[in-house]
Amino acid sequence: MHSLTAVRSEVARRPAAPVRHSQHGYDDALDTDALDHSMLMMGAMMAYPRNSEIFGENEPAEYLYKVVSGSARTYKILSDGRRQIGGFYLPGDIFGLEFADEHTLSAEAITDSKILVIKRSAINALAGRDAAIGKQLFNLTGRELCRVQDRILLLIKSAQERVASFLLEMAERVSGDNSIELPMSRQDIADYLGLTIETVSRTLTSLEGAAAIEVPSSRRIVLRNRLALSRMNG
Amino acid sequence: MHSLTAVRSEVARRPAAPVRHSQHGYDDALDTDALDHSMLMMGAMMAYPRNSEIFGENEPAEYLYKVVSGSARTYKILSDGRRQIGGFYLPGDIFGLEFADEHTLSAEAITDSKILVIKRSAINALAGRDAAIGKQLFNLTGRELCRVQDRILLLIKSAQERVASFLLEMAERVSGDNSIELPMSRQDIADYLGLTIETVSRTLTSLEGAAAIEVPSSRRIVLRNRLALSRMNG
DNA sequence: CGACCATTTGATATGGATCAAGCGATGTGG
DNA sequence: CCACATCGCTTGATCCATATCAAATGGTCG
Repeated sequence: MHSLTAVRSEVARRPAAPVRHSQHGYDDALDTDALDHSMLMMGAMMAYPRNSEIFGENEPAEYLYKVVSGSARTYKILSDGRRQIGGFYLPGDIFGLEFADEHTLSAEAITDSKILVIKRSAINALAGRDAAIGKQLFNLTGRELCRVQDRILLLIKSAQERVASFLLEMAERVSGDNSIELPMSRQDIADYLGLTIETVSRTLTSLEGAAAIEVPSSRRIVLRNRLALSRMNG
Repeated sequence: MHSLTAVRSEVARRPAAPVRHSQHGYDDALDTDALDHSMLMMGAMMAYPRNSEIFGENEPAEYLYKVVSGSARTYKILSDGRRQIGGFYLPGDIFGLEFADEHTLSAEAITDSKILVIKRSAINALAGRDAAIGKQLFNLTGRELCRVQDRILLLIKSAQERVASFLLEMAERVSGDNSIELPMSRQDIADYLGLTIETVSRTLTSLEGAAAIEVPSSRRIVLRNRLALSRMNG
């Protein structure tokens, strides 16, 4: 956490949350407003440059993080040098939830990002007084568990199915419509899906050939035929 | 839940837990005694014959289950007909924890099993009065999340690494020593590891050839060289 | 413009899937 | 008690999806 600029004043100037939970892509019934509000009140807004470390594996897990702008990834480096990405976090998403005292994954900013950082102890104290907050934390955890279970199902499927699922997931999270601006590189996607960068690239090319998507520039992808993509999901 | 025998009397007759949490294989500091005790007091002991359904996907998740004897598996059938096993549960293990109102996986007894079944509403009521129980539930969830994350790491590795990890995991859970009696079939193992039955079988044969294990009978496996197996874990 | 990095494309290798057959244990009916 | 069917597992042969190695292309920044 070097070379970071605390920009807490932004929070003070804008008491209305600039990012609403509805943007995080999960349209569950439960709202996180009480938690949102507390985080805004008590958190520090930090700026992380592209590719900078937010926390490292095995560091004490003292904080909870909420993406305000930009994007982050969590990951683990395996002993053979490969990198497995645990998840991508977009504006509105919360990450850094841990059950042990230490982080089991590292986290980095993918793009220049503003991230709200809150002490876990402060959140826990709040949860003790406000049951709604405890419930929201619990729900966040449950959602994380579902997300991870879904990824297990993904990892036993074909490359085409994995890439198609990824695109549909991102389209839902990043925007309502069919045009996606991906913050992450092909290597990030590959490490998330358990594929190589070449396979991801080839699969995108082939999906484009099948008129399921368009790739006007490497980071922008337009879904042309969602139904076809869904069918690939198995 | 047809053709099941409620054998609640066993609980009444044996107020001292017949299965201690230490048998569940996780040697974390936190104990689940308070939860154990409540489950024994309030749960019904049920007998499930081999391969019988314990609950089905999309059924309301009204109960929590604790294996007393035997073993269980959770699983999901994919649209292409393949089966993914979510987890194996051995004596002492708790399963059926859900965040939604419905189960997202189905569960079956692997062998004839005795399973303690407790209403979630009863547990939740208890958790409201006893913070220790709430904490234990939370920890169970966290442990489940870690377990699932570990499996993601497993699924991107080679067949040999997956099988080696599986054997080490089982050795730790099923017994302290090097001899494992597996309750599940090769097909179960394959569906757990995302491999085919042939690959699992061949891999075991090759590990035997490498003197890492012995396979005196198909369900019994002796770890001969744990270090070699660990090294395969990546 | 030239260096650099991300991405795509091409050629080849390979690990695991698939298809198919054999084997050993278990159980059943004659 | 044995012949035979069944089931779970292993072994063999072949195929294919994805990895690997290598090179070309394109976009960005000093």
